[in-house]
Amino acid sequence: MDRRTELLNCAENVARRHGYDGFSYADLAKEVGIRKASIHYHFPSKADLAVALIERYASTHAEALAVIDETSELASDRLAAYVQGYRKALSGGAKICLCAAFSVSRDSLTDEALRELDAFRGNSLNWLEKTFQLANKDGSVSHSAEPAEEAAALLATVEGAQLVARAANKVSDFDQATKLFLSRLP
Amino acid sequence: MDRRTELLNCAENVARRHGYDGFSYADLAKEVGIRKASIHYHFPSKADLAVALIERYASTHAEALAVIDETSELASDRLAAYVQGYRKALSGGAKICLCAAFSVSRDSLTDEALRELDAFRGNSLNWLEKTFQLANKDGSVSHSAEPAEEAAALLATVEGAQLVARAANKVSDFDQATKLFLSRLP
DNA sequence: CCGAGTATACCTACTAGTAGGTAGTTGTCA
DNA sequence: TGACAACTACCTACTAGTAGGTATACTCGG
Repeated sequence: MDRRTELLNCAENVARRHGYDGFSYADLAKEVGIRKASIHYHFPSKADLAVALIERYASTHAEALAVIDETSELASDRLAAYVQGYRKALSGGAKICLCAAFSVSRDSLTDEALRELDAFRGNSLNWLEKTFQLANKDGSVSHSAEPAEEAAALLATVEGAQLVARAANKVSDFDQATKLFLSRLP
Repeated sequence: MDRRTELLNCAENVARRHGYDGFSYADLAKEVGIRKASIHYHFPSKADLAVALIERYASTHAEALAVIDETSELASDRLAAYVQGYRKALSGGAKICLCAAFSVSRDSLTDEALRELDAFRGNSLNWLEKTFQLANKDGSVSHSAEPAEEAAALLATVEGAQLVARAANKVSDFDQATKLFLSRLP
């Protein structure tokens, strides 16, 4: 693995645990095993790192959604996989979605980072809306309502479920919070 | 208003905007108009401030829930008021719930602060569960399911809705995310 | 004159970021 | 093929500024 990727992995990990204002170049340097100054070679400023982090996160996320679409036919299966993805990302209650972690530190981010964050959220909502439209056709989700509303509600629910589970450091809180939605699936 | 209260107000405001790791005694000092060192007279350490902040937040929240119970009879009216409370707390997309803001910085908090945070969340869930039990009796919430599941789901939804709205700095994103739930009320 | 509250003046540890330099690799051209 | 230039990836040593926190001195109302 090249150093840049290693740094991104490390930064994503620690950012999702402590938030944007909760990690420093010194933390990364210690973890990766190079000097703090050397990180500036790969990411001149922390703002550059933040942008790279969100960009990579967004593309990984988009790929994951594409894989779900390839793997599952039914809207219900796709949505179950979506929720399961957020559950797995929790890492036992230790990490939350990068998007959630960065949203709290919104005012520390540059405009570019905020744009990337916005794009990420937009893509998620588009996929969800598309999937709830499918649900209205294939009937796999019980009493499915307006796709755009369902999409926004589910995004909020999984992000909130992660936050609550992170607060308690317990995955079971995520499960409890998502149970109601999952009970609408067959 | 006494200085301690003034400091708590200021700290709550900035903590809900930037998170626990996103504000400093220097910020508070500047805002309140006393020197940084003088804040240590009121709150010897930042950990003490954090605990005081959560304690006050929890009791204010509990009072607000009691007022809702006094004001409204129907479960649906109570839940609508609950969601509206979180909407108002958003302050136009600038702030989130203190509990959400602190959850991200979980590892920076002391055990005492974490216990207080846990208690706060517990009280919220209790009230919601109790209210969903009422809903099952008075029938004011359509297809109401298991109260504990409904409670966890709604808490996650409003917290997630705040987070999403904060990311975009738009209250309308909160409204969109809570629309689905509110449509179950008369 | 006591003490609550604030101030000055400091501390150590850490923040992001910069300056200047150095091995080792890679590309290019006579 | 050898020589020289350029580049990559790191280093040590530093900057200015901020973090939370402390010791001690002042001030002013009861």
